[in-house]
Amino acid sequence: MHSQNLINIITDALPSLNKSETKVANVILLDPDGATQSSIAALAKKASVSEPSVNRFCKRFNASGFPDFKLKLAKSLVSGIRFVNRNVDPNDDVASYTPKIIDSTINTLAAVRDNISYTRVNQVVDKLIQAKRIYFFGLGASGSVARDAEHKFFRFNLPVSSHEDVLMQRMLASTGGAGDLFFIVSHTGRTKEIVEVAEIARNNGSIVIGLTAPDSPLAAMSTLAMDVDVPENTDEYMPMASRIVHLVVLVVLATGMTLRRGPDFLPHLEKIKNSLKPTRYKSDS
Amino acid sequence: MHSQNLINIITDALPSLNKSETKVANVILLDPDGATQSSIAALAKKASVSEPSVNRFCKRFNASGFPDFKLKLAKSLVSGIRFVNRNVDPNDDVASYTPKIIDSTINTLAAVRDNISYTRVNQVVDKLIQAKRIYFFGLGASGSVARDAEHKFFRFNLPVSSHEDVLMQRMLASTGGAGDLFFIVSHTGRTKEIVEVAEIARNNGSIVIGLTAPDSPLAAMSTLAMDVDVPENTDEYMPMASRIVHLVVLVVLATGMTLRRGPDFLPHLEKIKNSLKPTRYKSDS
DNA sequence: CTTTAAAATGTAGTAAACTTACGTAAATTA
DNA sequence: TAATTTACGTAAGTTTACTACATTTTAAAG
Repeated sequence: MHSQNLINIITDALPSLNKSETKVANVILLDPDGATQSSIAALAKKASVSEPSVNRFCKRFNASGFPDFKLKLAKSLVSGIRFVNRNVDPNDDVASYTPKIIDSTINTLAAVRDNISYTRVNQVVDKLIQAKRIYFFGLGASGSVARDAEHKFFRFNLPVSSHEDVLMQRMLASTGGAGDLFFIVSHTGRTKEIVEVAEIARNNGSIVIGLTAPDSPLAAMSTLAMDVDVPENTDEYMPMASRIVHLVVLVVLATGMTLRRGPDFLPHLEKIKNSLKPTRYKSDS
Repeated sequence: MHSQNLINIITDALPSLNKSETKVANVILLDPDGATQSSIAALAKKASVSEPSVNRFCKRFNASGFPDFKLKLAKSLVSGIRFVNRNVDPNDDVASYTPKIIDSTINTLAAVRDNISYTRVNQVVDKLIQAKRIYFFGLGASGSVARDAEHKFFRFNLPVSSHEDVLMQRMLASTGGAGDLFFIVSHTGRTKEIVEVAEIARNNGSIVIGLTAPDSPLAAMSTLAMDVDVPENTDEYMPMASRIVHLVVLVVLATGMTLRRGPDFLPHLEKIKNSLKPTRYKSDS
């Protein structure tokens, strides 16, 4: 599934284009930004086709004409959401793979922004606010996300801990009860161990929040699933962006909590910030 | 400080505009998207000014003319990177703060993409490839980044470990030597403890890579500083994006390493992936 | 309050850019 | 191979935007 980005649309349509349209497409794809700044005549010349061919090309892509097409193309080029969707290639050099990876991350985040359920965020914040105690669980890569969450949430003056060890998780889940919240991070939501932990926690009357994929066993097992749809990355070279998405979602949740706590809570945060000052070299600025 | 978003620039300049320019500005600000689709004549009429006035207005804002202005305006309207730069407000609700946070993260990543030094990435990958052993160090929030890095890099069939404990870090740094690489993560690069660890490691002949702020003590102490400039976030409510940036940079470095290893290395990665399968519930798809 | 200079705005003409209509060539199908 | 469709280009027409210049307005100085 490609984005509605005009450049991607053109790339996708490439095989179905006829000769002169292909020529035009190639010139545009080669230097999209340049294309937005040229006149129809200049572009036609570059592509070795006639001006009307360029015009027809534009109309083919749902533009009213060439200027309108340029406008839409310009929108596709805004820093932030670029080509991407091209996977990292074994022959890529730094200058190729670096922006590809970052762009791909950006695209994923943009998708999350457009799809995340505000209602759900609110509900989860509700639960977090009400919790007497929060445990963050994760295995493998999600373990470090859980760890990071602990760092974020301890600031709320709550008993918070994170655990990456299954046995520890099982024990804690089985000793928990009302007032305890188990926040379980898992990209796939299909790791047996972690789903079992979720089950144990729920059976003991704890709240379980799963930061995971929609429709996964973990989501089903959760009291409330903070589900985010992170497109599986099929590319061998491009590791999953899910960790980053999870981190950002946690920032969102933490912010939600801070706001709920109200302005009286800010001095407390300030105190924590200041407590670190003596450990640092002074900045020269 | 407003962004370079054209709409913001116009809003900011509003007080310094003269009569007809103000008229034009108002019409544009009222319906920017409509403005991108009108001709200079239509816009002039709407604003009750002459066409050259509109043209002069455009040039005042560093456009070469009206079409160029429309192009720039269109770019400002894209949903990819939005207004943002507006901080989270204490009165924000979910629907406000969620996109703000994600957009701000996206903006930060876009800035990193445009500023990161490819040469430096390459140099760091060189060092990583040559290392016989890699240690990832971090304190506090950077600890989970280090942890995450360990997860990424162990796949390279190298002795890799991560440590969040200062004493452990000091001991390892002092026992290290040639062939050892200490990869130290620190947002500020000014935490005394961690700079000292870096110093110890270097004095013992190890390679030190600092994933940190440019011109920081840690960067200075590093053999090679993988420095990224993450704008300090002054907003009380918006936590630092540096962790996310660091994670992405680590993905970039890991990708760089994978590519250097060449295609023969892919089966190894595949093996690791498959090793997790038995731990998961089967997907229904 | 008038005069003068400077700035702001508009008019009109011109050049450039874009689009349309139409005709020819190429490709496809029967 | 002829007929039909599709692709493409030419040339004319239309819109659009820009420039040079004229007029008005505003501000400053006498």
